[in-house]
Amino acid sequence: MSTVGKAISLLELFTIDEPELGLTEIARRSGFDKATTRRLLVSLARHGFVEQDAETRLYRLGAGLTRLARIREARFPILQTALPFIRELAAVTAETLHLSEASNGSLLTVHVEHPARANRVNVNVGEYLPLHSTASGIAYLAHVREAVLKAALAGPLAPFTAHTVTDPTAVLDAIEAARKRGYSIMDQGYEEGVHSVAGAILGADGYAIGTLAIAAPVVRTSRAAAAERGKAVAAVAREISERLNGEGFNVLKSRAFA
Amino acid sequence: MSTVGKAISLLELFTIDEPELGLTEIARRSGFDKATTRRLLVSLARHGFVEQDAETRLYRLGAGLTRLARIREARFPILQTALPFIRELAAVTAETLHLSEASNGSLLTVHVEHPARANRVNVNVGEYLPLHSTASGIAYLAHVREAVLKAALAGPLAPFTAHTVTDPTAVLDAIEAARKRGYSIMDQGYEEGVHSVAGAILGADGYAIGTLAIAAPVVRTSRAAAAERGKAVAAVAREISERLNGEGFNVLKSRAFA
DNA sequence: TCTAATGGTTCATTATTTGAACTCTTATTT
DNA sequence: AAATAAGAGTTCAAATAATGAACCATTAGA
Repeated sequence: MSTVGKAISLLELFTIDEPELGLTEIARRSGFDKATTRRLLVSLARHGFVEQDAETRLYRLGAGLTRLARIREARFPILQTALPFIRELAAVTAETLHLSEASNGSLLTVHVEHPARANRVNVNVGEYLPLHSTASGIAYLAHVREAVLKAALAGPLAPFTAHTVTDPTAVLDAIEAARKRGYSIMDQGYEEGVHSVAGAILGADGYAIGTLAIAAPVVRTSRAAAAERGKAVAAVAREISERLNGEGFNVLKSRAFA
Repeated sequence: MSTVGKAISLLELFTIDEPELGLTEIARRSGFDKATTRRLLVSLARHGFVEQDAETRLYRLGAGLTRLARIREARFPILQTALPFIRELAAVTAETLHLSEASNGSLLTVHVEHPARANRVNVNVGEYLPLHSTASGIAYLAHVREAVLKAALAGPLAPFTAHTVTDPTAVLDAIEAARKRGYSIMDQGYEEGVHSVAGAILGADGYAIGTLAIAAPVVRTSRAAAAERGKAVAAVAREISERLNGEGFNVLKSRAFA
C-alpha cells in the first residue's frame, strides 16, 4: 500500500460510533507500527485532517476535511440541495432515508435520517454500498455509462444474504426494471429483513451522481407500501436532480446515452 | 515534505473558483513531477478523496471527503447546528457572515453567507484566518488554553495592512477586551476597508471550537452599527454554543481556565 | 498533414519510510 | 507509597517505497 493510502486508511478508522481514538489503538487497528502511525497522524494533523485533543491526547477527524468537503459541495451541492427534501420525506414516511454520493464508481452514504421509532433500519454515514445488492446500487447502475455498468457486473457478485441476486443477467433485469419504473426495489439483498427502494439523482450530463433510498423492515413492507415509497422516493430524487441542475428531469435523462 | 503532505497539498489546489484541474496543471502548480502527481492522485482517488471526470479527464475533490466530514460533523455538529441561526442573522444584518472552525490551533472558514448587494466583503470557504489580525482570531484567542494563546503570540505577527496590530501586548489587550465585551472587533486588521466583529463558539469544556463573524465595508460601519453587529453576533454565537452542548453559555465559560 | 499539448507509463536511482527498542508520563494495583 | 502497567512519543540503521527523466498515446489546433 502506498504511504498515502496508509494515511487515509487511518482516517477511515474513525466512525460515528468511535470518533476519537488513541495512538496505540490506531496503531493496533491499522496494523502499522506505532512510530509509523504517529508520523502519519502528525502529517495529517499538519493539514487539519486530524486533530488531537489537548487534554485526552486522543485523535479525531479535523476541520480540514469539512473545509474540503465544502469546496466539493460548492460544485456538487447534493447535500445542501437535498437536505430539506429529505427531511420532509423522512417526516412523511417515518422510515430510514439515506442519501448516497457516487465517487469513483462506488456509492457512499453521506447523510441519513432515522425515524423516531424502535424498529427501524439503521444505516451509518460513511458506509460504502455494494452496487448489485442494494436498492441504491441498482438505481445508480440504471443511470451510468455503459463502461461503469460493465465494470460493476464484471467481478463475482458477493452474496450477502440468501436473497442476494448474484447472477449478472438477473441484476441487469432489475436495473432495466428500475429504469422503466423510475425507482429500484431491493428485497433483503444486502441485509436480512430489510427492504429498500431508491431513486437516482442525475447530474447535468444525465448520468447518476447519487441516490436517495428508503429502507424499512420487511414486516412493515406490503407490496402497496413498497410501491408508495418507491413513487415518493423517485419523485424526491427527481426534484433534487432538477434543483441541482436547473433543468427538467426528462431533459437530463435524455442527455445520457447520447 | 512527507509523501502524505504532498498528497494533501494536491487536494488544497482545488478551490471554489477552480474546482476541476487537469493532471499537467496539478503537476505544474504543485511543483511535483507529473509521474509523482499522477501516482498521488491515483492513491487519493482509490479512497474517494479525488475523482476523475470520465469525459474530460479532469480531477476534482471526491465524495470520500464529504463522508469523513460528516463523521466529524456527527461529533461536532457546528455547521448543522449553526446554519439556521446564521441564515437568520445574515438576513437581518445584510452583511457577510462567516463561520470558522478551530483545528490544530488554526481557524478555517467552513461556511459563508453573502448578502445580495453589490458592495460587500467577500470571504471564501476554505480560507485559513490569521489569529492576531482578524475578529474571528481574537474572539477565538479569548477562549483558548493558556498554552495555545502563548503559541499564537510567540512568533512574529505579520502586518497585513497599515492597521494591523503586531505588538503582542496590544493584541492581548484586544483579547481581554473581547472577553469582557462578549465579542471582538477588528478594524481593517486583515484587509483594508473591512471591519469585522466576531463571537466565540464554545465546546463542552468551555474552550472555543469555532467563531462566527460579521464582516462589512468600513463605509457602512459607524460605531453604533459595529456595536449592534457585535451584540448580534455574540448572541448567536452564544445560542449556537448552548444548542451544541445543551448547557448555558455561562456554565460552559466557567468550565474553562478551571 | 504536421505540431503542440495533455494524459499516462516505465524503471534505475534516490530518498523516505519503517520498526525494534527506547524513554517519559500517567493511571492502576499491591 | 512503591511497584506495575499501559499509553504517548522518539531514535536511527535497515528496508522499502517514492522519484523523475524519458518514453508512448491520444487529442486539438495550425
